[in-house]
Amino acid sequence: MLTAVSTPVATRLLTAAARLLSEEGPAALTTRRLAREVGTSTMAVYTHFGSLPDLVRAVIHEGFQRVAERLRALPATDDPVADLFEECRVTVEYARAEPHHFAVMFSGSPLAGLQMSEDDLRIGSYALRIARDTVERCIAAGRFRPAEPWLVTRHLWCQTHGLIQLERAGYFGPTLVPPGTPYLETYLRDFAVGAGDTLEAATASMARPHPRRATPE
Amino acid sequence: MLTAVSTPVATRLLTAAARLLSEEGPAALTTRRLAREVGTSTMAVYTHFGSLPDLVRAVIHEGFQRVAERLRALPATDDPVADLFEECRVTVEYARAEPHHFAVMFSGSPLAGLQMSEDDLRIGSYALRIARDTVERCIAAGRFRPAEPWLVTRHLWCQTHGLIQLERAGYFGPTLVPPGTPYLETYLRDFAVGAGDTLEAATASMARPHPRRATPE
DNA sequence: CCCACCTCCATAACACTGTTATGCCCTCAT
DNA sequence: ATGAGGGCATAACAGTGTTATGGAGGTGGG
Repeated sequence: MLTAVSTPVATRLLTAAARLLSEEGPAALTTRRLAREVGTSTMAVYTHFGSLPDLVRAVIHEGFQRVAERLRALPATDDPVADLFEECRVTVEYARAEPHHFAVMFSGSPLAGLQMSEDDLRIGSYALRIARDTVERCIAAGRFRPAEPWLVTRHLWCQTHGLIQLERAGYFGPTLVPPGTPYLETYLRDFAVGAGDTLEAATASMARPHPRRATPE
Repeated sequence: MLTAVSTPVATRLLTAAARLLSEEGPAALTTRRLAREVGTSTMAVYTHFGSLPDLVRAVIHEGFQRVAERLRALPATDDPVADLFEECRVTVEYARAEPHHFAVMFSGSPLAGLQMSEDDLRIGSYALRIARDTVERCIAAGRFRPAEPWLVTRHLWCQTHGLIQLERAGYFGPTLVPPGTPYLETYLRDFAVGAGDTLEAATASMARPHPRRATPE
């Protein structure tokens, strides 16, 4: 039983699961709770999804799609480095807004015994294609030194996910990091410098006045 | 009920928990399984630790200590950048050797409802002090541009944890990344460049023949 | 020496979990 | 109208964390 479920009960289960995950965390994702929320019985989960982990998998796929949509909605300007910064900011903002969602999407930690398949991984890294294209533009523009774009993109991905994870765990809390520290901006700028950009150009791209994103909806 | 438990049953519980976590993953960490493993009843968990999450917390603290020990065992050479690289490599190697352990230590994902306290976070970031000192040496040596050492250290921490997490989730598997790609080395080198080092110096520090670590045991 | 006490744990229960077998109901096609 | 089948309600099973209870076993005081 994969995805592509569209009967009304199945979609209601999906939205209820997303809401519960978002509002009360993974502990609220139980079959009985879902059934009560939707007004059905636990069997609905099994007829429509096969198991609870499979339902969670569907929720995850939806999350991937949502992030990819937000990234696709960003306009490409003539400053690819600034565009790359903006893409990272959007990702981090999504992760901060939906911490549980994001945690389940990427934790790899077996919530309810779920583990990602090869296909899941491919879907999960699909949003990376967008960043990869931007990285390629950075290289073509001479801002980044010539390199394999995927390799550079994955480096940024590591940095972004590490930041999100450590933020969520609390390691950037106010008692550990002085409040107001623009660490995300610093790390993005330094990443660009590490990829080949000059400190001045990277700083300028960071300070660039709002390459405001086209609102998705 | 905090840590500092030393009665024989408690330590046997701890070692059994660490072994189960290491060998069979977090799903094996149940009170009944632990009791069976140690030859006692589930009540032992509660008299000695208070709850299962508290036992897991103790396991986590032990993991933190072990990583810090390995880092402290590294000798300081006259190339602080190479030393920093080595510290990262040791951390990544530990994470690869004990993936479940590391995942629980930093996932922040509420395994069995555990969530880190302020003290836990302080303990967790204690190993960072070692890296921070090395970063300071990099700045003092003129390899890194002047900056707040903690800020730079946390950047490296983000990058390292993101890589570990995505590796564990499978995003660096052979079907996604060409096998043999030295991505960790590339990312460390680019990080140094982003922190102010020159590409040539960073490459040289990376290629430096084994600043072999003093074996801890 | 004996008795009180007190810590540690074995037993059993409670409320929960995911999952499955069974069977009913309702719909839809023939 | 009647058979067929999908979708779900009910109830059960095996497992979970946790707690109350009570019984051993050692320890200290009289």
